[in-house]
Amino acid sequence: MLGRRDNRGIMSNDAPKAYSPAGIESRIYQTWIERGCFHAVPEVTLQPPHKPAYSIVIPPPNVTGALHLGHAINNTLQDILIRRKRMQGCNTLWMPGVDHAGIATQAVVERQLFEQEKKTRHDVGRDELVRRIWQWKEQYGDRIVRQLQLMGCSCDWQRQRFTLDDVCARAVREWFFRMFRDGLIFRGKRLVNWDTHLQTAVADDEVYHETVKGHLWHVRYPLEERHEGTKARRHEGEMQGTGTECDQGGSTKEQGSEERHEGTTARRHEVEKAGDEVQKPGDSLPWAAGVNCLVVATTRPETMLADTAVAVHPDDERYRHLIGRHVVLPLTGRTIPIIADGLLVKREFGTGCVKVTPGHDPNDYACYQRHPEIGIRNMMTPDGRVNEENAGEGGKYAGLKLEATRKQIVADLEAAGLLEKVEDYQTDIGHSDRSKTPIQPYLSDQWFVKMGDVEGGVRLGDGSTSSGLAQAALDAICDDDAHYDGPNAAAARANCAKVHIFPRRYVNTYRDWLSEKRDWCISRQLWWGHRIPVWRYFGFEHTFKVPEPAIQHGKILESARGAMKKWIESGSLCLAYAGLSTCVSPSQLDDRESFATKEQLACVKGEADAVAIPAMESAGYLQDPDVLDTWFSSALWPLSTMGWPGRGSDRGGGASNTASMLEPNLLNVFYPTSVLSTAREIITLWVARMVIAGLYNVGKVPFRDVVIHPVIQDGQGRPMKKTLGNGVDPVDIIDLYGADALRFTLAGMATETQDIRVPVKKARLPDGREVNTSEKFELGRNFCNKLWQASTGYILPNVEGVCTKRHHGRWHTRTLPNELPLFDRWIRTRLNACIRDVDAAIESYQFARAADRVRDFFWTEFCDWYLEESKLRIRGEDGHDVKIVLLQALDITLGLLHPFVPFITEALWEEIGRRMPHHVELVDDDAAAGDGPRLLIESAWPRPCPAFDDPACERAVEDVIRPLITALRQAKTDINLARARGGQPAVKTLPQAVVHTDATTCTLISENEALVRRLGAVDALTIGPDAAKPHQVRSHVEERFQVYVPLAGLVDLAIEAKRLRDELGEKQSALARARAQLANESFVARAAPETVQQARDRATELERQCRLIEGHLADLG
RNA sequence: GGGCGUUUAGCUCAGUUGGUUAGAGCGUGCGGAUCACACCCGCAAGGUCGCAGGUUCGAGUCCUGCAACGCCCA
Repeated sequence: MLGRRDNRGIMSNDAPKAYSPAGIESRIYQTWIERGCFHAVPEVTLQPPHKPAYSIVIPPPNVTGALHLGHAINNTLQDILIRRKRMQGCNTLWMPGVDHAGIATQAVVERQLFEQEKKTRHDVGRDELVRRIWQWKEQYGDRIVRQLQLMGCSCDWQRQRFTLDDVCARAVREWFFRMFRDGLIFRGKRLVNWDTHLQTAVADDEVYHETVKGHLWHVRYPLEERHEGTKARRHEGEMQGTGTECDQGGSTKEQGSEERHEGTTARRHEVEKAGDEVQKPGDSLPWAAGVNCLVVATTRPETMLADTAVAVHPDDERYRHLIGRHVVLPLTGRTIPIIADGLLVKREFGTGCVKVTPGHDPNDYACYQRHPEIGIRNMMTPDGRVNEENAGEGGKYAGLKLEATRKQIVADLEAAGLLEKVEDYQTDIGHSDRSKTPIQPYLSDQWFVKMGDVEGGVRLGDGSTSSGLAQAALDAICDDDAHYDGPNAAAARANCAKVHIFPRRYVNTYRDWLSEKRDWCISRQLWWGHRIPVWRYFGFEHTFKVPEPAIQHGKILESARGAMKKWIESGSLCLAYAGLSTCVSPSQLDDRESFATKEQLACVKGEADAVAIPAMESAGYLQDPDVLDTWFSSALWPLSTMGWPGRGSDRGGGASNTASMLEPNLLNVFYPTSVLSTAREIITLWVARMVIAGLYNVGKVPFRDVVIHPVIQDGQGRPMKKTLGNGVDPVDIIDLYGADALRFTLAGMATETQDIRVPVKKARLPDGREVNTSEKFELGRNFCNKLWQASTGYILPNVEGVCTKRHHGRWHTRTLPNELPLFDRWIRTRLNACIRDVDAAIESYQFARAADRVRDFFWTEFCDWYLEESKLRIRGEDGHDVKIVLLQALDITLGLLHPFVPFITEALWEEIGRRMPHHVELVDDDAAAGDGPRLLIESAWPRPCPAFDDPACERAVEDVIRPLITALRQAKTDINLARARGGQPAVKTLPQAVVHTDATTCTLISENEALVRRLGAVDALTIGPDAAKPHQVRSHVEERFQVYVPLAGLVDLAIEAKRLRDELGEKQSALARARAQLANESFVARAAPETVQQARDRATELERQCRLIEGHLADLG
């Protein structure tokens, strides 16, 4: 299924070359699938052996898309968590699936429709378009699945869900119905981001902003002549914006003296400013802002057709006297009030006067909410033209596109002498992410979920009550520090019913957003998605489906009332009258007049569809045309994928085929899920809403922990985007470097930072395609190669024939003597440390730390030191023990690495098993041991063995053996450097070295003399407490020993003298610092005693070393 | 405008509660075809920890201010 390349025999006789992941990966993945390794069944937890459950739901990728590096890192982390828990013996479920991604998917298919057939969605109709989108989904929808499989993701593919499939649809219907019943869903007018091309509202996150060059037009709005008694009446007339009121009241020329004074001041100010304005010929009276007109500055003059007020700052002395008066809106003849609004108006900006267009600007809309008396107007048709009602005097602008309207209006204003000036101005314009057209703020009917507090509270799924949905989600975050930090944090979280977010700072993001408790607009004017399950009665005149006489309708409606009463009583239908916050009870339905006259919203529960819907539709009810926001179904993802609401909800309604597919135990066992891993940009859109859905529907949060992974950017810190051409396709990286390299590199980048940069460069694939890649992935490739080489090139060939026995545990303790040689003990104590560090890192979601740690262990400690040391003994007397230890260390390392690099570790594990049929070290119980070789994926996660902790051994290797060898290597390098300068050939080995040390250390070094000579590249080694220092040596002073390398005949002594002087200088300055610190009375008095003692010890040791170096310098002459 | 984050070696990043001489990978320099590995091995150079104050015996780490960049929300 995944095969793309040839498979070369792993251990073929040709000389070992670099690790080639091709072939191996597809074969291994096939094996896992065939063995059912990824499939989880709830019964494994419910029945013996009662494995604890561990579950993750995948953040469903957009079905239209291809995976990018962001998905790659996210899914790598999830697979790491899942694979480790699986090895730890958990019943693990990683639930996969994809998202129908409403507008994105519809846009793709619409574009294709237009490109191929030159048709719009209106040409083919709703049903046909939806059919085509399904067709498209069937064709391309599994591309993401294939990509995830190439990456090695161990998802339970038998349980894939799609947010638009029947199981998810049941959940959507159920949630909607419950919230509708509880009065949490309502319909209302709101200003939305309108895409005039796609003719739908789009969410804020689907809008991108672009700075464009525009203009700031300064437009004169003539002040209305002052009339008596204008104020009160005027506002009433404005509400519906008929714009007909021209007050006939008597004029009032005389004002209070105070107001007049202010007016004079303002006038003088403005007249001076306007002094050099060119007046239109024929104007008898010069325009003067604040006197006979107000000048408003606007970037969108065409929206003036829908102005309902002009706002000034309440403290602005230029205009204060005009508050409450009116201006005549040019080109319309309407009269609109001058209001004071300190939030909307910035005095310094423009003229300090702002036209208020609540129907077409979010800020103005907010102003309208503060001043509802000014009214609100909509001047736009859904396709972005001026409507009839607001087309200006004489309907002049009706049907014009907004862009054309702007030109025309500017021209008309200019002709009327009302355009004071035009400035160049840069402005931020929102564009629809999907159609790339400018977004129009647009007033329309939308469906909402009430997020704020409601009277009487909201009843949650567990029977408890919260003041509101947002509040419930706010209260669901855990604040206990002990659950985030410290060794017991993971255990503490396991028993916590709240949500923990990692890194913890993202709790702020979550809270800040939820605290606003803004209602959630859930309707989209799209055809692809879950249709809103509400039917509305459209009244006789709209009931085009039943074109019979009114009397007939009365009968039909009356029979509908009877049927609906029955359905309401059985709980399969909820009816709300528009404007009321609660649904009507069956008895309220007896009020025939209300039923017949009020706008009805009827929500039907899913299983009643077969009966209720045909009946209602024949009675003149129509389903709302809108579909639900994609996030509405995404919010249910942890529930819907587990089959919620389960079979129980199907009682009393129509039959559901889906119900028989449901496993009731899935939800019981795997919900709440253990972890959610996602990107920070959807903490609010998705994470918060999942918490709400979980609490409201079942009373439990959907996940215990949330992990926010960093965002991958290119080398310049820009997000990876198709339009920038800087995106990296994970499949290309797999082709170039292998899936393990991709995963290991990404895991190594998953720190707690918020962004990570991946410098992008071009590369050519074997098939000739040029793709984006990054050198960073060489880290993973190199590591995999190292692992491969060490295993197949050294360990495996050398353990041929080693006798392994089946035994308890994974440590082979019975086959080894109690007292192993130094390096065997050392690698095992280091292995313990590595296991502990990796465990702690993963438990706290520090993936990069875990990956770095295990790499450092394997490469530096295991390969560079233990492997090299083992070469000296592997063919000797204790060779068998060495082989066992090598195998054990490899076992453990493969286990630790498996979650990160599953393919190569499984392949190596298989190799070990092939050579040693009894290789069962990672099987940790006797029962399982009988099954013969198993897969690494199902083997036990390594555990530290306390018996192998050996601090003394670590000190011996790390303070003596390794520094000694390093010192000898440095000496050789320095000597050869000097010889090269003098034109002398390099020496391969040092002829001789002398180590002066105490008796204990002497024994230690003597026991490892062969190692020191080999890795230190020295022919002869003299060791002892009494070892005499030869003349003319290079000397190296360490805490526990000194090394002398005779230089006679090798190199000029002056070089060594200089090196020693430099070293002495450094040590002396370090000593001076230590002494200064100790001389500071405050330090000695206030610092921790251990810190002071450390400083004392340091000073003493430095003094000793300085004396020794001085002596050595003297010896050099 | 509000919130969050980042700023440490040429590059990409670690640095856990303040405490010796701040680490890694890549890159660079030098040496090396040694029988696991040149996707390698050995050695080395390279950092006034963004800037300015402050707290402290002691600050990359804590506090304040500033700057640059980025993200989110308005």
